[in-house]
Amino acid sequence: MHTFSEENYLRAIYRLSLDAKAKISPTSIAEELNNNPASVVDMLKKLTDKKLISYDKKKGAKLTDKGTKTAIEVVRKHRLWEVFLLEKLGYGWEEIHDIAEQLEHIHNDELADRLDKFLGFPDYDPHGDPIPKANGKIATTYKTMLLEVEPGNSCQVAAVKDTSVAFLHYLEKLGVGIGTRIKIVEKIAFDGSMVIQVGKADKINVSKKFGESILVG
Amino acid sequence: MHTFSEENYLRAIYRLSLDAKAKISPTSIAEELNNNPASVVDMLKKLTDKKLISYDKKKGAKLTDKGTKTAIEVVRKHRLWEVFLLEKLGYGWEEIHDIAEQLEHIHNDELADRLDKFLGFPDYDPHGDPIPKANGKIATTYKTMLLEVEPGNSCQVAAVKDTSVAFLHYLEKLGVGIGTRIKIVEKIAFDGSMVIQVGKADKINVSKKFGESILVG
DNA sequence: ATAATTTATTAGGCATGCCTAATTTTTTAT
DNA sequence: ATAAAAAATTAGGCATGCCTAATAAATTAT
Ligand SMILES: [Mn+2]
Ligand SMILES: [Mn+2]
Ligand SMILES: [Mn+2]
Ligand SMILES: [Mn+2]
Repeated sequence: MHTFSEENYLRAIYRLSLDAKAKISPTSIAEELNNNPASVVDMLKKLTDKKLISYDKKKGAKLTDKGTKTAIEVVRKHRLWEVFLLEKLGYGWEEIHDIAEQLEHIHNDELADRLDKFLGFPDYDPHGDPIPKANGKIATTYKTMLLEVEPGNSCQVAAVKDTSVAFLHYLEKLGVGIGTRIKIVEKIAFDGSMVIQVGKADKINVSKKFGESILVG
Repeated sequence: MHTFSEENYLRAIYRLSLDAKAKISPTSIAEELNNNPASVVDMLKKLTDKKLISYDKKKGAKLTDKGTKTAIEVVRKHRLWEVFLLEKLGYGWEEIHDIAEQLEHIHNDELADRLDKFLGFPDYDPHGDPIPKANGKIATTYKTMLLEVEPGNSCQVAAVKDTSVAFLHYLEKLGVGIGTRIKIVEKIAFDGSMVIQVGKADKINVSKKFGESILVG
C-alpha cells in the first residue's frame, strides 16, 4: 500500500496533468502541495523507484499507468466522501474538502464501490467535479471559464475550480452555487474584472481571479 | 492535534485500564500494539511530556483527564464508524474493525456528533460494545463471560471481547451473533472447555478461550 | 540469600518525509 | 555572449516512530 504522502503526490501530479500543456516540474508540485521543491525532488525519486511516475528534467513528471490508476482511485474516494459529508452528514460545501483530504487515504478494497452504491452512484461531487467510476473512467467535461463568457450572455455554474474556504464562503454570500444562473453584464478591460448579475440580485463587480475560478456549462 | 500513533497508544492504554487491577506496563502496551517495549518507553516519554499520561515504573501508565478525554473520543469515533460500515455500507462484522482503526483518526470537531446523529444515536457497536456519548459518558455494562454461566442455564450474547477476523468468522459459522441465545450443557473440568447449544442446533464443544471471549447479559 | 529469569531502559540505528542552505543547471534579459 | 535570475539538485539536518542489542533493575525460584 502507498503512504498518505505518496498518495498526495500522485493526486497533485494528476491534478497538474489536467491543466495539460504545462510541464510538471518540482516547483509546480511544491506549490500544489505547499511544500519545498527540495522535498519534491526526494519524493520524485521514490515514486520513480516504485514505478508510479517517470521523471525527466526535460519532460517533467508523468504518471505511469500504475500511478494514474492509484491517483484516480484517490480522487474517486475523495469526491465520494465529499458527497457523503455534504448529503448525509449535512456539512457545508466549504467544510468538506479538508475532511475528504483525510478520508481519501482510507484503504479498503471494497470501500469506494460500497460508498458509491450507498450514495446512489453520483456523477459529480459537490464542487461540480466528475466522480471517476469504478472502472476508472471519468466523464470528460468541456467547460468554459466564467471569464470567457461574452457580455450580454447568461450561463449556469457547473463547477468551481477553487475549493478554498475563503472562495466558497464568498460564493455563499453572493448566493452562487452549482447550477446558479449568472448573467455577464460587462467586462472591464482595465483589470479583467467583470460585472455580473446573480439571479435577480443587484449587479456586482467580481475580479478576474473570480472569473477564472468558476466553470460554466 | 495528536498523531495517529499517539492516538493508538492512548486507545491501547484506555483498553488496558478497563481490565482494572493489572498495572499498565511497557510490556503490556507493546503486546496490545504488536510492537516493541523499547518503542513503548520512547512514546511514554512523549505522552508524559504532552500531559496525556502519567508514568511511574511502580504504578505503570495512567491516562490523565486530558488523555482519557482523547482516548474516549477515539473510541467513540471507532465504534460509530463500525456501525456506519455495517449498517450503511453492508460490510460483515468481521471486516469493520480494521477499517474503523483507520477512520477513528479522522480529525474534525463536528464529525463524531454528525455521524452519531446520522446513525440515529446508536448505543452499542456491532460487537456489543457501548458507544461513548457526546459528553464522554459510557454506559457501564456489567457483563459475565460465557465461561462463568453454570450448566443448565441459558444466556444471550451481549458482546464479543475479541474482534479478530478468525474469531468472528468462527462465530458466523456457528450462527452466533449479538443477541443469540446459548444454552450451557456441560463444563469439562479437564481443559475448561464447555458443551453448548446455539438455538436448536446440535450440541458443540467450545474451548475455554471461546468461553472467555464472549460476554453475556 | 543467591541465582536465574523477566522486565524496563538506554544506546545506537534506520526509514520516512520534511526543512534550509549551498551548489549546479537552465532560462531569460541585456 | 555575458550577466542575472530562476529552477533543480545536493548536502546536511531534524522530528517521528519504529527496530535490535546491550545494560540495568526488579521478580521469582532455588
Ligand atoms: Mn475536494
Ligand atoms: Mn470536490
Ligand atoms: Mn473495533
Ligand atoms: Mn467494535
